[in-house]
Formats: sequence, structure tokens, C-alpha cells
Amino acid sequence: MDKDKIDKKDHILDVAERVFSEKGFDGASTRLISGEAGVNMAMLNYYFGSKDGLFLAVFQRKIASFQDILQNLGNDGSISAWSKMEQYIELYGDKVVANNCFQKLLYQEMGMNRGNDLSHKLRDMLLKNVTELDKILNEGIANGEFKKDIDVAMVIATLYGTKNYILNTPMMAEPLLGYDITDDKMIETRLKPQIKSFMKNLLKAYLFN
Amino acid sequence: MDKDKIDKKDHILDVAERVFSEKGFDGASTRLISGEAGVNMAMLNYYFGSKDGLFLAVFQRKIASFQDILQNLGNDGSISAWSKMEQYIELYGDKVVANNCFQKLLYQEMGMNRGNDLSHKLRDMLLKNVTELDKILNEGIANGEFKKDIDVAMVIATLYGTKNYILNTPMMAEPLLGYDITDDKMIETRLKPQIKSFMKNLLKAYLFN
DNA sequence: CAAAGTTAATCAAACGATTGATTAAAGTAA
DNA sequence: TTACTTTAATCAATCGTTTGATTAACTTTG
Repeated sequence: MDKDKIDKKDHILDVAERVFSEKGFDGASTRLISGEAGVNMAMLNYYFGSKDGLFLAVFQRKIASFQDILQNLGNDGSISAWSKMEQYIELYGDKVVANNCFQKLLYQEMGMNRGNDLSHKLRDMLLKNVTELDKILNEGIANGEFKKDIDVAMVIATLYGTKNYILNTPMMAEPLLGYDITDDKMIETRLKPQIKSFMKNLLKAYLFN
Repeated sequence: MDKDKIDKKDHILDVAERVFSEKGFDGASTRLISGEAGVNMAMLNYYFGSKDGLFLAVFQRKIASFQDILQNLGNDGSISAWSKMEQYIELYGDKVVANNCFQKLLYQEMGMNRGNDLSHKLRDMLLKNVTELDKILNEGIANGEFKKDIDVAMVIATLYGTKNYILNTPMMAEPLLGYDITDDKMIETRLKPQIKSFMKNLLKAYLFN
């Protein structure tokens, strides 16, 4: 029935997302992806047209769930900029750390600067969140809540950079943190709270007078 | 003469380092590298044995200059932990931002977790600097200079992560910072001072009571 | 009802192109 | 000469993709 078809395409996308994130676009052959997904090689082209189409589909599936991460923030003028920052850290911590496999792939593709339409789409998507953060921080400066000499751009770079460093280079992060960050259980019970807590404390110390 | 040979090998390594960092290991074909270097394809195998050999050589050339970045820090008990941190940020800012092309390649390879000997070598190399930082921070905690509840691992992740975010994803960092971070002149005059200054202010706010 | 037709899904096999690597011959300098 | 470089041609292997055949599930027709 129809549900089975959707599930199979989704299964292929799951596997492709993981393999792409592990091996990179060029390192992930269609044979390897189809093999790990347990489907015939031709099914990739049948479903997605090409390897590029598959790659694109991996992103398109996730883009929708990311672009509205901040829909309810920054619009409500009644709460303080800092509490918005806290909300952002919470949302972003939950959403982003949960999809660490996709995040790795995402920034891998952003780093490798192809002139693709995909690259521009991804940049615009991420830039939305970034500018939202920018707005919150500047609002906090304007109303005297934060120090007026804070480096907004660098704060944002720190927020995303710290997370990326941990998730994208577990080989470094693991001996640092002292537990297995590839284990989903550990991510949920230890990594997520640790990142959230640290980020709040770090920014609280930096942003306020 | 001998000098020409060395220069030619060095030239190939320069080009290979750049192409590898732009396209990734799998995306950078030997034909492309040799083409951009202006040498025959067979020269790569003649000089470096194989593509893997060339890749390894790119790293080995730089490893030596990185492993002793902190030789004069952490041993001198007379200066404060904070001034050691400041020295570290200075050294690391100069060294690391200058080799941003290599840094991109480095963390690209660290992220893609191959079981290579190379991966382990690179991890050990980077881990040396990390543990040195760890030592400084714990020393600061022990002597009451820093707060005792700081998250050492996360501080280190922040230090490296923020830099990596900016250098490895210029597509995101450029609209954030507002200037061209691929321009060496801009890196020297604006990015380097900005990173150093921000990192000192950020950590100063977080580490102290 | 059953036979014929239609559709999408799946497969093994093969395609041309490109990959990293090798060869043998030509070139260069001591 | 002798030893080291460089070149074009070529190798087997792998790449992404296409093909034609087969299966299975519905629809239509008689």
C-alpha cells in the first residue's frame, strides 16, 4: 500500500543521511548507500533520479522542520532579551543535538563551498536563525539589558561553533567530555543538559554588566 | 638542483593542501591536483607514492610546526593561570588563523572518522594542546583564581569551536562579521584581533568570580 | 467470475566515464 | 655514459547511471 512506499523512501533517506555524514558526498558511493539500505542500486535513481537528487532529498526532508524553530521567539516584546536567549538555547539544544547526524552533514556541505543552489538554500535557512539571534541580542543591548560593547557576531559564532565542535569531531570531544557522545542515551541524559547549562552560564557571564 | 626538487614538492603540497581542503579527500582527484599544480599526474605517485601518501605528506609537513605551539606555557608556575590563558589565545590565534586552509582540512579529516593511522596521529597531536589547556584551567581552579564550578571541557570546546565555525564555514561567518574573511589582509587586520579580543573577554567573564 | 491489460516496484547485468596507479620511452643534468 | 625527471599512454577498478526483464497488485474487459 501507499504507506509502505513512503516508509521505504524514508528508510533510504535515513541511511543516506547517515552514510553521507560519515563518508562525505564523494566518499559515499551509491553502491554503499543502497547496500546499507538493503535495496537494489537502481532504486536510488528510480526514486530520486540521481545521486544529487538523493542528496538534495536528504536535505529537503529536514529543512521544513528547521526553518520554523524560532517562530515563537523574538516577536513577544513582553519578555526580556535574556529569557529569549534562554528559550533559544533550550529549543536549539533539543532540536539540533537530536539531529546530530544531519547537523554534521549540514555543516560539512556548508564548509565545502560548492556553487550549488543547495548551498544557497542551506545558507539562507541557517541565516534565518542567525539573524533572529542577532535581533534578540541587539534588542538586549538597546534596552540596556546587556552590555553595549558585546560582540554580537562572535557570540553567535560561539553558540553554533561550540555545538559543532562537539558533535562534528567526537574523536576530540569524547576524551574531553569523558563519555560516549555517539550513544543516544548519553546525548540525552548528559550532553544535552551540559551544553544547555554551560551555554547559559557562559553567556550570562559575558552579556551582563 | 636539489633546491628545485624541494621547491617543486613543496609547491605540490601547497596546491594539494588547498584542493583537499576545498573538495575533500575523495572529491579531490589526482588529475585535478596535478593539473592545478602544473605537473604531470604521474609526478604525484613518483614523489609521494600514492594519493594517500600525498595526503599524509600534506599533514606531516605541518604537524611539526603545530605540536610545539605550547612548549613554553604551563611549565612556568610563576605566572598566573589567566595570563597563561591569554598567552595561549594569542599564540593560538596567530598560528591557527594563519593556517586556516590547513585547519579546515584538519578538522574535516577529524570529523570523517576513518580508522586510519593518520586520524589517530592527528587526534594525538591536537589532544596535546587540549590537555595543556586542560592543565592550565585546572591549575587556575586549584589556586582559587578561577571559579571552581567552571566546565573545563566546554571551555575548550568553545575556544576551538568558535574559531572552527568562522574559518570552516565562511559562507555563514561572512554575513555575520560583515567583511571578507577569505582575504588574507582582512584576516590579519580584523579577524585575528577580533577573535583574540572576544575570546579573552568571553573567558574573563566566565572564569572569574 | 475469470482472462487480459495496466501499472509501479524491483532486480541483475551492463554501460560509458572517471578514478588512482603503472608503464616504457623520452628528456635532462652531472 | 649514468642517474634522475618528466611525459604520454595505458591499466584494472570503481564510479553513477541505464537497461530490459520480472514480479506483484490492481483494473478493465468479456
